[in-house]
Amino acid sequence: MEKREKQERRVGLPELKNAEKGKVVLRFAPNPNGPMSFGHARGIVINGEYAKEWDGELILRFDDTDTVVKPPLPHAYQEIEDEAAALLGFAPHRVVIASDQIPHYYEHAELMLNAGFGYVCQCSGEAFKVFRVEKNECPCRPNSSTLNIELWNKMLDGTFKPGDAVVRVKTDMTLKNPALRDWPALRMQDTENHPHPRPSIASKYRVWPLLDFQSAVEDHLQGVTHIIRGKDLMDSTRKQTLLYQHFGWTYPETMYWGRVKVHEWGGFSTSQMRRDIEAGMFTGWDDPRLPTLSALTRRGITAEALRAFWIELGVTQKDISVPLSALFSHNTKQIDDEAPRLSFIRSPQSFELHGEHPERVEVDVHPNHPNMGQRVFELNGKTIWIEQEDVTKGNLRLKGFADVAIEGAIATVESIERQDQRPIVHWLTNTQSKDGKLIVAKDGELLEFNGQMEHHNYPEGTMVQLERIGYGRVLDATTILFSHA
RNA sequence: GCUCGUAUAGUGUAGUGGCCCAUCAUGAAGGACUCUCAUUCCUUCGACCCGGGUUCAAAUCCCGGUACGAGCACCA
Repeated sequence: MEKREKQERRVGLPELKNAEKGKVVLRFAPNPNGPMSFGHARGIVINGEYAKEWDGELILRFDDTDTVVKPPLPHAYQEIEDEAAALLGFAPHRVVIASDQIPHYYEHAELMLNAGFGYVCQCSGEAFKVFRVEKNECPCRPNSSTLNIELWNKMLDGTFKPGDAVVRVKTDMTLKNPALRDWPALRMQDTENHPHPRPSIASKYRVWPLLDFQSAVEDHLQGVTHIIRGKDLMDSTRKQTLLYQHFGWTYPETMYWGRVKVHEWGGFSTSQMRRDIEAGMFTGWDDPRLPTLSALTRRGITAEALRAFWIELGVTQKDISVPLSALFSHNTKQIDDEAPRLSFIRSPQSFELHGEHPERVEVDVHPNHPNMGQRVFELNGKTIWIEQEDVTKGNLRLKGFADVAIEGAIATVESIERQDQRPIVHWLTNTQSKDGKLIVAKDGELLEFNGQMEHHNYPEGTMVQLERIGYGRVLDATTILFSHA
């Protein structure tokens, strides 16, 4: 037998099992209780890429079924939808809001109660915990369907109060995995004091499905074929599979990814971020110190870079910790070719320009693309700015202009041509610059560097490269938000 | 405690019994180009958690150990 060709390195995402072109349905299901963070991007990107690859559909589903512990934020729905579309490069094919689907969940709960694979449990959480740990059945378990429906109606009409009763899925109390034993499917919430923030829902329902039940039923209703999510939801898959067996449904194909930590950020929870923003610790969801999607966008991280980043990490179940530089290197590739060069002088020192020199100097806007034009520096004013740190280096080469000798507050032109190996530094003329500001988010702090900003007419949002500093995003004529080196 | 999962260079990733003295990217170091500490290009560095077993052959399969992570909420 001939030696096989050396197997090529697989590129892109791993193969989707049991997938049929044009028939794949995936979903991304965030809770609209706060800003979408960096981590949410993984769900959007991975599911979106698979949908694209298989000509399938991507559903954006809002899992907004908790009004007390994780109350949704009214404006989050639209913001998440917009951000997802921007990140995907296309709009989600369907948008589903769980709180609109409550009647469907009730219907399936009743089906479950009538068929006898679910029951209303009046034990307290603590009491049930004991049964679960000791593998004993709770006294409510053998109740008849008739009684269960009766109790269910007491949940619905408010005879029962939150905490009095829950609906459980009957599995098996002797299951090895304690998490799977008769798990809770629906509970009551005090929507009088904690109304759902969507006006059309508000205090309309007392009984609400829990994630595992809601998600399971909804996936079936929507015809989801593949679920790709964090491995923290592995037991959810197992719970839901048991429910699917009861209903006689087939559970979707599932894939998991592990936990991702970013060196520079550590752990941020959505709830905590939301509290901190509301407490005024940050300027908003897009505060550059935060690991939110909007902050990254504001810093100039492109959708393409985010996509490339998450695709590169793939869908392994390994828990990983990545440096921000991994994301930045993707971003540099995306923006460098189009980023105009600009100078910004930190801690500027002014010098009087002496010696013979031309009246003006022209420098390329982009060294690799002369067709992007020239930056013109008029030297009539004869005052130039140099960074304080550079001044200490002795004689300097002013980039694109001349060799100068530094003495006191005077810079004397020694040669227009480069004559030796003196350090090359960036500089600005008095006439071509004004007071400006560079904002840098570093180690959880927002640092502001004042200095001389080169004149430019770039609109807000333009990604520029500050020579010898790094990339940044234009906020206005005199302010740039530092992105990365 | 019970249950589940994962372990390949600094970081991330490919690899599903012989193509592997292990892929690619990133990083670091050096160099070329360049009047930016940018971009581009070249070179170098660097890894299969440990111990058993199965097999002619193991990064790949099995068992044990260790480490790390997750679930066991009337949160998502």
